[in-house]
Amino acid sequence: MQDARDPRTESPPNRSKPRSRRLPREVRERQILDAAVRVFAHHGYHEAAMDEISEVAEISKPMIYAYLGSKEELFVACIRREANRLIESISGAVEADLPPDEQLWRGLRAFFEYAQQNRASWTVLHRQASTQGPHFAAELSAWRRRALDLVTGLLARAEGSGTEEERSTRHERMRPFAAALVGAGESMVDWWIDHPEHTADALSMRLMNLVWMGFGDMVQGRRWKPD
Amino acid sequence: MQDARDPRTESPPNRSKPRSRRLPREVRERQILDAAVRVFAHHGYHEAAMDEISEVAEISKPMIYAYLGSKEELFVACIRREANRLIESISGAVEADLPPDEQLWRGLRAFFEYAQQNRASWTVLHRQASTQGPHFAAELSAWRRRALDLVTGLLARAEGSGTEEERSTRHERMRPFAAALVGAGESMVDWWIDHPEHTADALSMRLMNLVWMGFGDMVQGRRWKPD
DNA sequence: GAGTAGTCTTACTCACGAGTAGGTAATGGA
DNA sequence: TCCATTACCTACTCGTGAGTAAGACTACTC
Repeated sequence: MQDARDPRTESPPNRSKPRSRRLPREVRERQILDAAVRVFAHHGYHEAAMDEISEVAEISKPMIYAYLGSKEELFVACIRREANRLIESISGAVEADLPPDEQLWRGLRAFFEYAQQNRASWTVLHRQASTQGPHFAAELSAWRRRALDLVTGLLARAEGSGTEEERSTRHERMRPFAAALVGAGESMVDWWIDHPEHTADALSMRLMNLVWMGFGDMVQGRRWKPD
Repeated sequence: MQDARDPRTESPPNRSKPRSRRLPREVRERQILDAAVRVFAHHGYHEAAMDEISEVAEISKPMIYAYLGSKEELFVACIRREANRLIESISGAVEADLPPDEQLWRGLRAFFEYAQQNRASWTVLHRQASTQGPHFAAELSAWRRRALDLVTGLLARAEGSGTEEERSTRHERMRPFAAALVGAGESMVDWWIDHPEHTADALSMRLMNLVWMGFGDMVQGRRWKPD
C-alpha cells in the first residue's frame, strides 16, 4: 500500500545534500518539531514512530530525546506551538474597533485560511489531539480553553456593553454558543477536505450566515454580507 | 463489580466453579461488544488492551478472537452497532409531517439525549473513531455520511419544495451547513461534559436558537421557541 | 595543544500487547 | 453410550517500538 503523501518523501526532494552536520540546538529543535507535526498529523499519535520522526527530521533518535524529551513531551510541544500559531493568526485578524459582526467575520476567515495553509498543524490540533490519553489532557484542555475564550469574547461583545456584572454573566452565557461555533468551524473544515473546490472566503461566508442570520432568515432569502 | 448470575443456572449452591457458564454465542457477543465499547471509550483504540476487554466481558481472550475477529474488526463492529443505535434514535424522533423547525428541534433533542444516556457509545463514535488509522476509514466515513445525510435532509426540507432538480441542488447546497450543524452539536456535547448542570432540553434549545435565529436576531432579543 | 562543552551516532534492551497453539469440558443428537 | 460440536481455557510466541548506553566527532576557549 503506497501512500502518496508519505511525510518522509513529501517536501524537499533533496538527494544531493549530504545531511547537514552540527547545527545549533535551536535549529534542530525546530526541524524536529516540524517533522513531528507532519508525522503526527499523518499517522496519529500512537502510530507515529519516533524512528520515522527522526528520519523525517534528518537527525538520529537520541537527539530527539536529548532535546525534546519523551514522545509524550514531544507531542505536547507540538500542540503548544501549533496552538499558539493558530490563536495568534485569529486574534491578529480581529481588530477591536470594528463592529461585532465584522470582527466575527474576520475571525472566521482567518481560521479557515489557517486550516487551509497549515493542514498538518490543524490536523494535529483537531484530530490527533482529541485522542485524549489522560496525559496530554492538561495541554489539550488548555488550548481548547484559549480558543473558546477568544470566541466567547467575540460573541459577548456582539451583545453590546453594560455594567461590569452584566458583561461577566453574559460572557458566561455565551460559552455554550462559542463551543457550538468552534465545533461548527472544525466540522466544516473536515468537510472541506473532501470538497476542496470551495474557497476559504466562501466557507467563512456560509458559516457567518448560519450563525449570524440563522436558517430562519436564510430560508426567507435574507443574507449577511460583509462591510 | 459483582457477578449477578442467573439464578436458574445456579441450582446446587455449593458449586465451586461459577465462572464456567456456557452461554450461547449470541449472548457472549453482546457482552463482548458492551465491554469493548466501554473500554474503547475509556482508553481509546490503541491504549485499549484486548486483555482488559476480555476481563470486563468476563470471558477469555481467545473467545473474542473466535467470535469477533481481530481487534480492528472488533472496533469496527462497535462503531457499526453504536452508529446504528444513534441514528435510529434521531430519525425515530423526527416525524415527517411536522413543520421543518419542529423537526430540527426534535432531532437535536434526541441527539443530546442520546449523548447523555450513552456516554461511552458517544465517546467511541466521536472521539475514538476520528483517530482514523487508514483501516476503519471506510466504516468511519460511512457512518459520518449517514449522519450528514440525515441532517442535510432535515435542512433541505426547511427550504420548502420545488422541481426535482431544484430539490437536488438545494440538497447539495445544504451539505456544508449540515456539516457545520453536526459539528456544533458534537462540540456542545463536549462542553456539556464539563458543565453537567445543563439539561438536554436547554442545550438543544440554545443550539436551535443559534442555527435557526442566528446571532443577528438573538442580540435583538428575538428567540425561537418550540410550538 | 589540551581541556571542555555541546553535537551526534550506532546498536542495543526490554516491556507490552496482539494473536495463537493446543488443549478440556459441557451439551445434544444418534 | 458414543461422537460431534460448541463453548471455553491457560500459557505461550513474537513483532514492534519507546527509550538508552556508550562513546565519537567537532568547535570552541585559554
